[in-house]
Amino acid sequence: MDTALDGAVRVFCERGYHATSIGDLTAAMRLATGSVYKAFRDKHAVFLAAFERYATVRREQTRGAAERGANGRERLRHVLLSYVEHSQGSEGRRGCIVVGSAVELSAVDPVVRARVNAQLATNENFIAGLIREGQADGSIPRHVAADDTARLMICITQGMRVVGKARLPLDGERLVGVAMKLLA
Amino acid sequence: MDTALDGAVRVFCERGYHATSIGDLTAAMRLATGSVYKAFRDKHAVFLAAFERYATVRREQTRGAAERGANGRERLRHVLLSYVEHSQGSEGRRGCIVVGSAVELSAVDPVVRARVNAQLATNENFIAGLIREGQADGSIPRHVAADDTARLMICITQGMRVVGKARLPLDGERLVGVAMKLLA
DNA sequence: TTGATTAGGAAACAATCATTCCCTATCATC
DNA sequence: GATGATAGGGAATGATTGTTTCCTAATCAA
Repeated sequence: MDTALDGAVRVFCERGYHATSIGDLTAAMRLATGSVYKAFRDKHAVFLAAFERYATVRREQTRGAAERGANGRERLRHVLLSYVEHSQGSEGRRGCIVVGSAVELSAVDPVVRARVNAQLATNENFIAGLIREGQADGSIPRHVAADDTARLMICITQGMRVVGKARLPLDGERLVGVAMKLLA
Repeated sequence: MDTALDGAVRVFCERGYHATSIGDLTAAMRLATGSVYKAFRDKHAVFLAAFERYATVRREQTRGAAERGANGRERLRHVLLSYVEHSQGSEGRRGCIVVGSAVELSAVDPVVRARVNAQLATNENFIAGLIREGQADGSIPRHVAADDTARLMICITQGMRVVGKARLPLDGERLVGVAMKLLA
C-alpha cells in the first residue's frame, strides 16, 4: 500500500491535483481503476493519503538532516542544506506536494488548507526549536528573534521549492551561507 | 480588453490553470464563450495573456515601491515590504500567477516555464541591481554577495506568496527587519 | 439609408473526466 | 474438494470539459 501511495505522491507532486487524472493515478500506483476506488473513497481521499505519506517521509528526512549537526546552529544549517538539495535536480523538478497544495487548493479546499497550515506550523516550530537550542548551547546569539526568524526561514524553504520547480539552479553552500547571516 | 484580462488574471490567480473552466473565465471577463475564442486562440492563449498582464502590473508596483527609498538599502527594504503586503490579505489569498504557474505548469509546459524563468530572472536582476546601487551609495557593505543574496531574496519573496496563499499571517516590519540582516 | 464587416452570444460537439458496476481470480475455511 | 468471501481488474456511465459553429446585433463607411 505504501509503495502504491509513493506512486501517487510522485504524480501528484509533478502535475498537481487537477492535472492528475485517475488514469495517471492507476498507472503510477500500478492499480486498476476499481482497485483504487476500493481502497479510497474518491480522488480527493487518495490525495489526502498521498499528502500524509509525503509529509511523513519528508519529516523523517528533515529530522535526519538535523541530527548531522553538533549544535543548534549546525543542525539548522544542515536542515537548510537538506532543503536546497531536495529542491534541486529531479526531485526539485518533481516538486513539493505541500507547496503544490498551498498554491493550487488551499484557496478553495478547507480540508487541504488545514493540512497545509498544520505542516507549515510543524516545520516552523521545528526550526524555532533549533534556534532556541542553539541559543541554549551558545552557538546562536540570544538577541536573535526565534519566531520571526523561523517564519522567514519557512518562506525561504517554500520559496526554494518554487524556484527549484522552475528549474533555476541553486548552490547549496552559497545560498545557505548567505541565509546563516540571519542567525548573526 | 485590459479590464477583461484583469478578470482572467483574478480567476487564474485564485484557482490556477486547470481548475479554471471556460465558464469561470467568461464570468470573470464578462465575455461570452464565442467572444473569448474570437479574441484568443484557446484557453492556453488566454492564460499566457493574463500572465503577461499580471507581470506588467506587478512590475510597475514593485518599481513604484522601490522609488519610495532614498538609497539602495532603503529601496530594497521597500521592495521587500511591498512583497509582504501583496502576499497578505485578500490579494495574498488570491495568489500570484507566477508562483502558480511555476508550481502547476512549469513541469509539463515549456512555454509557461520559459515565461516563469524570465520573470524570476527579471526580479532577481532588479534586486541584485538595488544591492549594487546600495553598495555604490554606501548604504550596503561591499562584502555582500549581490548575486547570491538576490537569489535568496527571490526564494523569500516566492515563499511569502506560498505561505500568504495558505493564509498564514505575515508581519511586514518584523519579517523584513529580520531579512535586512542579509545586507549586513 | 444602405451594405459590409465585426463583435457578441448561445447552443451543439467531441473528448475526457471521475465514478460505478460487474466480472474474475485467489485464498482460507469447512 | 466445495464454498464463501475478498481483492483486483476493466468496461460502461453520466457529467463536465474545451472547442466549434451558427446566428444575431451593432458599428462604421459610403
